[in-house]
Amino acid sequence: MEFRQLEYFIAVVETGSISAASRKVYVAQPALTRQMRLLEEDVGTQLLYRHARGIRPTVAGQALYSEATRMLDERSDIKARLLALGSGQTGKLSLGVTVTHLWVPGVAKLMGGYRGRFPHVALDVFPLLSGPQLDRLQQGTLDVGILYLDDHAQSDIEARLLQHDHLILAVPTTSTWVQVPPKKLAELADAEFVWGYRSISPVYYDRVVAHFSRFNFEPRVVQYGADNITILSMVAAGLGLAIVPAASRSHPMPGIHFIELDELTACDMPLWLAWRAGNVLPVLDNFIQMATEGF
Amino acid sequence: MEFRQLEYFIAVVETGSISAASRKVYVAQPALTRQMRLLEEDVGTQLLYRHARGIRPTVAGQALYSEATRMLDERSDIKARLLALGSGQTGKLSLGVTVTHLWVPGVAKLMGGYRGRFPHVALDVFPLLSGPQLDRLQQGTLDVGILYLDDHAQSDIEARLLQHDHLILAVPTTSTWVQVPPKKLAELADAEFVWGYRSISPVYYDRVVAHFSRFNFEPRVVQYGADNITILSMVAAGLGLAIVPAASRSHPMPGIHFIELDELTACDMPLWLAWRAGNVLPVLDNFIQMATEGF
DNA sequence: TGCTAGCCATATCATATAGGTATGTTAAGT
DNA sequence: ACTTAACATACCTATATGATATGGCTAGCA
Repeated sequence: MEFRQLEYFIAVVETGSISAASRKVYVAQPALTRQMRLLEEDVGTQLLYRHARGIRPTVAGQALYSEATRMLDERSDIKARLLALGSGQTGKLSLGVTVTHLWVPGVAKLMGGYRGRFPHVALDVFPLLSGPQLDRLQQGTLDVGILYLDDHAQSDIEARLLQHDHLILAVPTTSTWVQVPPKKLAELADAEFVWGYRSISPVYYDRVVAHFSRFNFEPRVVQYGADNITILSMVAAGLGLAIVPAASRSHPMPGIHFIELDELTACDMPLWLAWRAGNVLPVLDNFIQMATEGF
Repeated sequence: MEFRQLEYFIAVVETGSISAASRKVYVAQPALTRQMRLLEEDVGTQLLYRHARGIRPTVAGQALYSEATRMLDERSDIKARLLALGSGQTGKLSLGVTVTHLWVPGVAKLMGGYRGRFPHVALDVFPLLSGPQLDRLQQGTLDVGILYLDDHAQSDIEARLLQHDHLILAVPTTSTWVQVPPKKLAELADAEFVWGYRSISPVYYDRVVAHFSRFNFEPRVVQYGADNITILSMVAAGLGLAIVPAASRSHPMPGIHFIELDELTACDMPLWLAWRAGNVLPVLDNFIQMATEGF
């Protein structure tokens, strides 16, 4: 039982004659006669009554007719589905994003744009810090991540630069720094800081500390916070100052005033799109291409 | 997308390599390589990642793998179902039987035997008199009937003799005829009879009346009944005598005594198995063959 | 009753498709 | 660097499919 035979069989049953079917499918009548005989031999049962006026399907033939149309329809469906999967029109894509950057215009635009362009792809967004993202990328739980990378020379991870970020000083709106903004980090030597744990995002932490050491600056930490939002909340509450990614400006927070410092702006914080090397998901390709075009 | 390609594809995915699959399906590796390429060209999407250690299916390939196994399973199912239909193991058969003969041992044995031998065939039994059976056979509502035929020379009906029946006299057990059974029809000239309407079963009626006329006998009818059971019930109630098919003996009825008369036994009432000419249902073939063997 | 048209079946040839053999290329493991 | 085992390519053979010509059958018609 071959698909070709099923196509011919359907034409034969629908036209009620092998000759008529041969004209319909543009195949010579003897060829159809033979294919029908082969089909019957294959299934081991007579499918057609032949008479001088044409053919009539047997009960088995009637059963095969409906099954055959279904099978051929299914074949088309499968082909369409495979095409959609292969071109990344359908499927699923799990994306990790650092919480800090979820609301950054560029990132939000990328996610929104992708959803709009590929509405049938299930896009799962996981708010994760850079470290966990890397782990999950390597173990395959995550398809792609938006994160900080210390050096993207890691063999099993491919990455593309998304955008550059830098640092910025966050002070409570009630702070005196609002009126008299500092020009140098040195002026903040005695200020009280809210800070993050190194263990939570070592990549970020190490990069920032390395930058500070160039200016012999070490913040006096009076309070630790688990993530950026928490830290900023505490700043707003007046617990201290914080040095955070400039992207934090994207989600305005009452009680916070941001101050640019040249020495902080100088700290380049590149944001990367990263995925497992050799991971050639079509949905991922489209996402990467969109990220490349959009920036 | 051909079934052969799907079979090969499944082997390739399951073994994780084209070479291993080629050993499994006994086809040379280059042939498989080509079929896989043709399959990918046909669906328009890459299905396999090839590397030096073997292959790995793409997401589209994984999707096709499950669909392919399903399709091949379905193909086997269909073939099995067609075989069952073609050999009369499954399907449906509508059978008409005259009410009088539903409980006749030969007929009951035929129906029971068929059900036992072909349990998956839906056997629909319709209690119908001979005339309606013929109508339904011709219009295709009925596949086969057990009935009386006036002459089976009807071109569009084929028939096979099932068994011979004859007539018998039914009298109430309270009747004086029980003690002094009649020998000739002539003795019953003054007796009161329960009889059937001609319109209900003309074939039967005409045959019986024709037989009686040879003996110049005409029953004195005092009561009419719609069917055999009704007639016998009225006999049991003492309303009169009746002349019925000898098959009526099969279902014993209280209050009825049967008397054989040579002149009634002489009336041959052949019971036929009849079906539409050229109606070549496998389930019907089996039924006919069983009827032929069983008698 | 013979004729004709239109159907299916058969025989034979041509062509397209699938399979086989030999060999090349690549990447992982020693 | 060598070996191994995988996939790819080139080329040939075998098989399967389709086309053409033709014959036989049957329903409809004169």
